[in-house]
Amino acid sequence: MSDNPVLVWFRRDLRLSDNPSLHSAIKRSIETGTEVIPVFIYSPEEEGAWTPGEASNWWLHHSLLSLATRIEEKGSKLIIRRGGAKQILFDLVKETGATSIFWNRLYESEIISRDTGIKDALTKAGIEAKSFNGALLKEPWTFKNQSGKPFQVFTPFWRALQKVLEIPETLPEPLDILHYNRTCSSLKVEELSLLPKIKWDRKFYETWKPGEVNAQIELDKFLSSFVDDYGSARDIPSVRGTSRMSPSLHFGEISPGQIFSSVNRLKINASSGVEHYLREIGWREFAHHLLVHFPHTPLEPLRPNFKNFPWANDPKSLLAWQQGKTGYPIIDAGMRELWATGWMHNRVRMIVSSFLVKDLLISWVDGAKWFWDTLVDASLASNTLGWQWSGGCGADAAPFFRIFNPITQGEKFDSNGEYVRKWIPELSNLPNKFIHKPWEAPDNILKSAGVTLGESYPLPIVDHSLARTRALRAFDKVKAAN
DNA sequence: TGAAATGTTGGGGCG
DNA sequence: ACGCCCCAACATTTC
Repeated sequence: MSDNPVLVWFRRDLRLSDNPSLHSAIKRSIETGTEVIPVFIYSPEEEGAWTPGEASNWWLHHSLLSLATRIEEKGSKLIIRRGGAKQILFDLVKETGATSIFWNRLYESEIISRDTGIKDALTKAGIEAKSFNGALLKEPWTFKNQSGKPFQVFTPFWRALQKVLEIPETLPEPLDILHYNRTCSSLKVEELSLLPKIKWDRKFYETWKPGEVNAQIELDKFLSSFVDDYGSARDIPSVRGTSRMSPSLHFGEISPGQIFSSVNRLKINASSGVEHYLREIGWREFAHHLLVHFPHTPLEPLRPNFKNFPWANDPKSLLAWQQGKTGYPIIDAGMRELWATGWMHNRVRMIVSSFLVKDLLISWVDGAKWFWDTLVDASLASNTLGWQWSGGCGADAAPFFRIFNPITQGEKFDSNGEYVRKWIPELSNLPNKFIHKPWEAPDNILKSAGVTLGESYPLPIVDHSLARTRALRAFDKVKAAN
């Protein structure tokens, strides 16, 4: 009476609740008594040029452990394998007699073509292959602007999305998962070697709690206490003012639909804080919209005239930026937070990226690659959008001449220097007046704060005022080519 | 989801 | 009292 098993192929949807592919499989299981086999395949080489970095892999490791445990609590077992996805899926079909494979869609071009190929091959082989939307409020091809083209400006995109969006009914997590009883070999999570060989990840453990259950707890905490002040607190990096949900969203420990419905469930009055926050979820949607419609943008500027931009080849400055040794405290604090925790506050991301692109004239692509390697929330869609925004070469981007002043940004958003002191302890005894510009401090103040510029903390690697003028001159070449 | 340069206004010191 | 200048404060423009 029972049908052949159905495989649920987990990818970046590492949750049991509101998971459409899992939910469909469970539904079938309840109706026909068929077994459900949850599978995770580790195949980083199939992600094209954008192989996940070590910080991202750290998160994946712990998220997989959490998912595996949750699946065991439901009476089943997560099968983990490593290698080419297509081959492994066909192997599993052969081993288990499965006749259906369900998964949730991803949006990177290499992965889209891989998955399309897999779907075709499975269908040709008589296997039912079904994919679902498990990561977005509205998928990029389901709506367009009035002239029938993809959106390139956020505000009309967001308006249109909200218009077509019905607040999603989230799907419940399964009560149990009917276990596949015969043996089916699986790697242990540890055997994927996702954790760093050198133990630089100590701070990650104090900072993050990966996994679906923790994601829900963190979201509830944010929505019930922090979100009211989100509008202003989100700009202060020393304050816990943002949701910090980006890694959980990236790995699908939580869905954007769950965030929307949590807002409803907690009956949060439509304060400006909530509006601002949901708008950020909108930016995540916008990023996916752009990535799907303009798949070349991870490496190429959306605005073609920026191909002529005279970027500097300056490995020394790039290294100083990466290591947080530029001599500008707000920049260095951000870069050190990134290195230590795999994350950087969004306001500071904007400041450091403006500095790389405009003060150092280093290509936004180099910045994107560094963030890709070091962020736990590295997402091709969001990373690309953010860097093209900063580079002035993307959709709805900051105009190139909008050049952040690292001193005034620091004084504005870290006025008491708390963020800088946390990440640059060697400056912690400087008075507020000089915390964002130590080179202006008189010798006696530097001395009593124990700071020796050029030794204990670097002198600025560029003069911002000169760098600003230089950037505007460089931009002239793009304008001329326009 | 900037910053700097330039322009305008108005109060107050001063001859 | 008046015009003149200075300059802070704010507004607008430009990059």
